[in-house]
This record gives sequence, structure tokens and C-alpha cells, in this order.
Amino acid sequence: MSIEDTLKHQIILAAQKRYGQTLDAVEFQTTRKDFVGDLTVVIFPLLRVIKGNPVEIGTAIGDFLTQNVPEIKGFNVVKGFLNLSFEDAYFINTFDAVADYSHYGWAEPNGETVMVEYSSPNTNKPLHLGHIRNNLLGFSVSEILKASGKTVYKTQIINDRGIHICKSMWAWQHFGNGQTPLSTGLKGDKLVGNYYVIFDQKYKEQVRELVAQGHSEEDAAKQAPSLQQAQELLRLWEAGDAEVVALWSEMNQWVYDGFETTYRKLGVDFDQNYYESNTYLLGKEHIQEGLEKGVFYQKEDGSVWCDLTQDGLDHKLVLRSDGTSVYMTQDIGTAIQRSIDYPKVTGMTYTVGNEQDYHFKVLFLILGKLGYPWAKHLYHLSYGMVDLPSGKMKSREGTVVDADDLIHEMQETAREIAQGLGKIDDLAPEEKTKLFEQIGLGALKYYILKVDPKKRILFDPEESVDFQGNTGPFIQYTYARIQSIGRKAQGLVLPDYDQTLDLHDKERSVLKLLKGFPEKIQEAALHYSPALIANYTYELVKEFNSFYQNVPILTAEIGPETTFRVALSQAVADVIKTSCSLLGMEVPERM
RNA sequence: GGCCCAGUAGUUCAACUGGAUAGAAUAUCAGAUUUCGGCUCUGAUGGUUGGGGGUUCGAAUCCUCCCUGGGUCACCA
Repeated sequence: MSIEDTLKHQIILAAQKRYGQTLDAVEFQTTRKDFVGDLTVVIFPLLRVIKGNPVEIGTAIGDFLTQNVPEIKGFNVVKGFLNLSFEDAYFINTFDAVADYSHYGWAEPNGETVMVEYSSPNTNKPLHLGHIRNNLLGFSVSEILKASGKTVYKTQIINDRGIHICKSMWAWQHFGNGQTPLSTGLKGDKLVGNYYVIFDQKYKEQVRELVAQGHSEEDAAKQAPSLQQAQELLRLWEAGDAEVVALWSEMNQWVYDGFETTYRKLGVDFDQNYYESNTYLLGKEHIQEGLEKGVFYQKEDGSVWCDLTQDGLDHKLVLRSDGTSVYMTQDIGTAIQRSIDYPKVTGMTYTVGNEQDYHFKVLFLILGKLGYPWAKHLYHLSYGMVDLPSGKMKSREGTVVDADDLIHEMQETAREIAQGLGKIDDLAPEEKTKLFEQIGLGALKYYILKVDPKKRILFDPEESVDFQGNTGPFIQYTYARIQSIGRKAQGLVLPDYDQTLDLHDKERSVLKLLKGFPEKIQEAALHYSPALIANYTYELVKEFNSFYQNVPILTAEIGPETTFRVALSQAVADVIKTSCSLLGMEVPERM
């Protein structure tokens, strides 16, 4: 039984004995810093049941608790807030009760299984900064869900089919001279991306020519031979033309290899890939099914629609009049396919930018109407755009930040700064390189994840590599420093500590934070929010550092306090490590 | 135009989802200090939470009307 449960029980008892009233709910919150106490009971909501002066009621309850709950040392009442103070022994006791902090916070498996989709790139160009936010969010949310007790399957749908890849194919056929990643030394996704750019250039040239010959803009845009030929490639691909399919497979494979490299560098992975080329025909039979169930209706021209006006939305097309599928059709089919592939899955999360908010709202509604039980647990992990100080990212204008370039740049900056600090001179070169990777990526990941997903991020490369303040490297640094304390403590003979220690205020607040960690993970899982974990971790680190500042951990006189503080700092380090792993960040032993 | 999202110190972000005097970091300023691992420590300045109205013991948070920025409303994906 947690202390909160005990207290709640006692408060209800107190209300009965003193006022003869039965309370239905008791609200707790951790006491704010500027007040004395550890846990606060808000009295105001109780006034609905118990009539009277909140201060008097608070005092009465406080008296009762102090007398009847041994863990309560004392209390004070400010306005309608009853601030309770715990005995030091309670904190030492709870700290002791968790034997191994390296697994602290992880909930027991609760039997739920969910699927998280993220990344889902097109195969015609390399990953960019926007994908980085997507990947980091998706991966981190997956880890947080795992920690909250769920089984998680990470997946991506690779958009390997369509006009976009055909454009790259066309350009490669005409201007490629047989180039391959091997012959050029270029990463496959970069090579294919280059041809996509070349296509765009040629296409625009052709459009200009046509316009000069007197065609209208609109006309020219459709008639340009490059586009026509790319569309022809798509038709041939759909018809299964051997040569086209072979080229398509080859170029896609180049891209996959390139993506894999980027994913590995980013530290993200997937349990299952879906390919659009395998799934783009899915969904049609479910449209038929929906028609029979009356979920959809058909217009005279044969197109199929879903009426969502009851739900405050519009009519939505789910099948074209020529019987071919639209995006929505495919997504319906893919979702159902996944539920068949993974029968245990009870929910799915889609990590997709907020420009598709409407699409997913509709998708989830339709799946619900089709009667799938898991439709209730679909979640669109929607996130805002990543802007640059210079303005919007536009691939055509070359203002996109390439993912590989950015990662490289972060690591180089980490190198410069870490070398400036000069604490790592004795590391072997390969250890240093590893360290710079950890720091550079840590900075990037933390910078992106600490912001609420819904908000758009203004990505300032200058500021993101700042190693001061609320940043990833600062957290990594604290971890490394605690490891250093551990190494020093190993050489000392430390006496045991017991529950009679007098705790320092700072120690108490660090302990309070540690105590809240499992709950924080649940909360983060509930809200799909890595930012919650990031900000918690920063708070813990900051609190620990100020504790460390005021109370030396390794005192000249080695006493039981020393042992306790060493143990406490190790626990902090373990929690930081767990937190970081939820954010996909590595922590270095030294830096 | 309809719908959706965002608007919080100069800047980047918080605020335990309705609780106390809205907090950090950074920047700026003023002192102290020089290495037990943050170019250290302490303090200060900085806010009508976009604006108005409403709901109640209590609002950054909820309802409403405006303002600003973004997104979205295709037989595109």
C-alpha cells in the first residue's frame, strides 16, 4: 500500500470521525518548493462535502494524520492547503526498498500490445530534419510505452511505389550513365535523391519550352515529356514490366541501404517493415464490406463515400469512380492487415506530421464504424513542423537540412567543445570518437524531444549545440560525474547507513523526485510525451547538482552519511540512465 | 470562408491536465571566488500568460467573441 493510499484512507476516516461525512475523492500534489512540507492535500474540493472553514478543516485533518500515521512528522496549513511533512526514516526506507535502480520505473508487463508506426519515408530522397523529429518521437514513445508495461511493435511503411520514384528512375535512365552507389561512392538515398532533383530541373525546362511555344501553363505542366514518360513508367510498373520492375527494385534497394545507415546512426530500429508496393491494393474489399454494412454509400458514378457529417466532418471519398483506391483506402486496408498480422495488438499509434490531422481523424472514425474493436485505441502522434530561422524548409529550394549532414555537424561541434574542456585527453582515439557521437546525438535528441510534440520547433543549429543549461550534454555530463564519484568511493571503506540519519533538505527533494519516477513514466505513456521525461530528468539533474553543490558527497570524515549519499547519487545516475534510454540517448561513463 | 493546432520573461522551453506568489535555462547587470569535474558561487532585473468578456473558493489551463501565425479542406500521396 502506497503512502498516498494510506493517507487517503486516514483522511476519509478523519472526516467520518470529526464531521460525520463521507469523502469521495482526496487530491494530493507534491508540495511546492517555497512551502514547508512534502505532500499537500488540497482542502477546497472537500468543502463540497464538509461545510466550514478550510483552514480549520485542514488543521483538524493534519492533527489526525500526525497522531495516526507514523510516517507523518508534522504539518502546516496555508489557506486551503494542508502541507504534510514525512519523517526522514520514511524516505530512507522507501529508498532502501528499491534494491536495484537500474530497473526502477519499469512497470510489470500489463498484457497490452500496441504497434507504433513512425518514419515512413518516401524512397525518392534522403531523410531530412523533419524525419529526424518523426523518428526520435516515434522511437522514444515506443520505449516509453514499453516501460509503462506494454509490448510494442515498431513499424514503418515504406512508400516505395508511385510517381515520385518513377521520376528518379526516369532521370537515372536518361542521365545516369549507369551510375551506382558503388561507382560513385555516394550513399544510395543521396544518389537517388540527386536524380529526383535532376528530373525536376528537366521537367521545368520542358515546361518553359512548351510555354514559349504557346501552350498554357496548365497544359504545359501536364504535357511535359519527362512527366509523361515517368507516368508511363508507373503504368509499366503496375503492369509488371520486367525491366521496369528490375530497375525499380535496384534503385529502391540503394535507398534502403542508405536509410539503414541513417537509422543506425540515429539509433532507431523497427520490428517490421511494410512496403507500400505490397499494401497499395489493400482496402478495396473492406470498402465493399463497408457498403454492405451501410457505413459507406455509392454515388451514381460509382465512387464510394463515407458520410461523416454526424461527426461534424464532411463527406469523404474512399474509392474513386474508376474503382481505384485513394490514400484513405490504403490506410484502411493497411490498418486491418496489421491487426491480422499481429492479432494481439489492441492499439496503434501513427507518428505523422500535423498536416494530416484531418486524415487520421477520418481514418479512425471509419475504422470505428467498420466495427473493429481496436479502433478505440488508435492514436495519431501528431507533431509540428521543424522550422529554420531562415524560414520554411523547401526541398526544391535546397533549404532542407539533410539528416546525415546534421548528425555529422552535431558530432563535430561536440568534438570541438569537449576537446576544449580537456578532461578526456587520456581516452583512446576510438573512445573519443564514440564519445563525440554520444554527445552530438544526445544534444540533438534532447533538443528535439524536450519540446511538446504538438508545438512547432524553431530549429536553430547554433543554439541546439549549446552545452549549457537544459540540454542533453548537461544531463550526460552529470551522469558521467556521478560515475566518477562511484569510482572514487570504490577505494574507500564505507560504513553502513541506517534509518536514523538526518536528511539534508536537498537530499529530501532528490528523494522525492526519485520516488515520482515510475508515476512519471506512466504519465508520459498516457500522453505520448517524451517531453515529460526530458523535463523530469532535467529537474532531477538540476536538483542533484545543487545538492552536490551544497553537500559534499565524499566528505573528509567518512561516516554513514557518506555511504547514503554515494548510494543516493548512484540511484540518481541509474534513473538518469533509464530516462535517457527512454529518449534514445546514450550516457557516457566518462566525459 | 469552415474546421484543426499554436500564441507564456528579450530568446528557447516548463507549469504534475482547474490549485498556492506562473518556474527553469539562456541573455543582461551587480558582487564574490579561482580548480574536491559545469569558465565556479550568490543575488538582481525581466510577465496584464495575444486581447476582451464569462464560469467559481481559484483560470495560462474550461466556455465565448476577436487578433496573430501555421495547417487543412482534391476522384494527390
